[in-house]
Amino acid sequence: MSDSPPIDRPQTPSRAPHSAAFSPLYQQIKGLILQGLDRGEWKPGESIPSELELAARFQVSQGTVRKAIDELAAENLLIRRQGKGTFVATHNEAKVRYRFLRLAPDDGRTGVSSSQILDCRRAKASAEIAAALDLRAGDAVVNMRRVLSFDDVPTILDDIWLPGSIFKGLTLESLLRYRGPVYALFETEFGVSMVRAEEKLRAVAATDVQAELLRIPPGSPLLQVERIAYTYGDRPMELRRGHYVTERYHYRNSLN
Amino acid sequence: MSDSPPIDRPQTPSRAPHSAAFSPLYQQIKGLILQGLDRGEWKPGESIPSELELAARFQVSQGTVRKAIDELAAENLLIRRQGKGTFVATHNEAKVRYRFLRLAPDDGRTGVSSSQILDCRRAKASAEIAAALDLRAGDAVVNMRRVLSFDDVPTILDDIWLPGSIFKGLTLESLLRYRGPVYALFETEFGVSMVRAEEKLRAVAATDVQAELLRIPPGSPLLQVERIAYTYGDRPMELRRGHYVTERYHYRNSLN
DNA sequence: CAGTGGTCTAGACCACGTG
DNA sequence: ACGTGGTCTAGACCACTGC
Repeated sequence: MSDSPPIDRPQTPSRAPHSAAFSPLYQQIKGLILQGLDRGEWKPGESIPSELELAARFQVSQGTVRKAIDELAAENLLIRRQGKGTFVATHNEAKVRYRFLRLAPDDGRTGVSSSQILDCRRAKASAEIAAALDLRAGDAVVNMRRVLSFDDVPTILDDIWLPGSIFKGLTLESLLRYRGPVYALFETEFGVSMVRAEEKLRAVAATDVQAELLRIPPGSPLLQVERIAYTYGDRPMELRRGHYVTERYHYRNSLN
Repeated sequence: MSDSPPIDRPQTPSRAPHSAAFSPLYQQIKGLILQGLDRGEWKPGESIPSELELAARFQVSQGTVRKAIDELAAENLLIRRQGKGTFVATHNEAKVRYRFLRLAPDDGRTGVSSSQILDCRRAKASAEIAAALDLRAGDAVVNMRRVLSFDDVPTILDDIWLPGSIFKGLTLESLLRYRGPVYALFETEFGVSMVRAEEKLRAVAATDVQAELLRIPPGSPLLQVERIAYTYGDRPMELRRGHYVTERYHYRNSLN
């Protein structure tokens, strides 16, 4: 990364005053760093160049780079570590393994969790799924189903859809072989970093199939969590419908 | 506000290096501004002094004040408006009226909403409620119940508990007279600003009473939302248990 | 035009992690 | 000792608002 291709920035600020397309310098720098992340110039877990290096490369002051990185760190795309550097966020570290999992036990104790893959197959996207993943109806998707257990109690039934063109090599066998969060697998095997997600929550009654898989009476209340997860550039990369048993666990959320 | 009591800050930085109680200057400034908000020195909706004024008062540079305000703005306690000033956040503005309401219609259309107060009485706190509100069991609380309807469809049944010592004058009559969000009422009538909240979500089956009030079949799935709302200084000021009908509405959430 | 927050710079010093 | 990010300052100029 020691090559320093200076960005195309004229001596006069690269914007016309009063222009509609006006954008502060640090936002432009933020965009350039984002592009680097998207291109995979720096992989999850790795460090990006130091602030001074980036400032030199982009021909701006350290303060401007800092403000760009500040925002990316606030969005959890980067992680600053004083004395060490700035690192690309990853789902591969113990500390942030449950970054997107909001289910917490009612009492404090945190038990062992395990995942059981029930199915993984290729299919054609329905209109609904295509819309969520920004595909066309009939496009290839990967469809998997699994059950997460906490303390050996089945608690979450997940149905997951992924764009087939990107997750080509994802098979039942590779999933069975893998231990750990699927988002970590997506990062290392497919170069897809999940960066942000939107969820829609509902209370529903368990169907017979759901009830059997979760070992609860049919019709029991379940928390349905529909998630669309995005990678860099707000590109949707996963649709997930989860059904949570909330007898001894709850979905926690903070409002500001 | 033109009096400028300079804060007690020695010429040498008010901290010993390597000290355990070390805190950056801007954090100290942030704390001082927070105290001002808590004391009611600036009321919700009003503007606080300009950055230069605060810098002069606290004997620090504008940049340091700016960083303190940046954080308070990121936490939604303050709102910056270029060219106008920095304002104390409020629940009284149309724009942020539903700051803490995460229920959204499945389709885009947003209908009229109305609130029906069912009850409001004084009571003694149970152990559970006392714990949530940082009170002692048996302490006075105000207990109210209401139904929120969207497009004339009953959708949310709320049970609310408030510390009785602070919400003394809150009666059924005053609630019936008032139009608008209760958090706005709390601000203007009781000087209590809700600043942050924690929620725990579950799926439950509707009890007979809930079913009747929400005009749904008994046993229907309901989204239970338990909220503790905090004012400045993380002091809990409200416990609320909501039951949401999620047939045509969903609880939306963003993960980063 | 004056006052506010927003951007950008340059430089000094501190705290942390590693060698 | 060195390099990293973290804090703090001072000053210039820009953009937005309201008089």
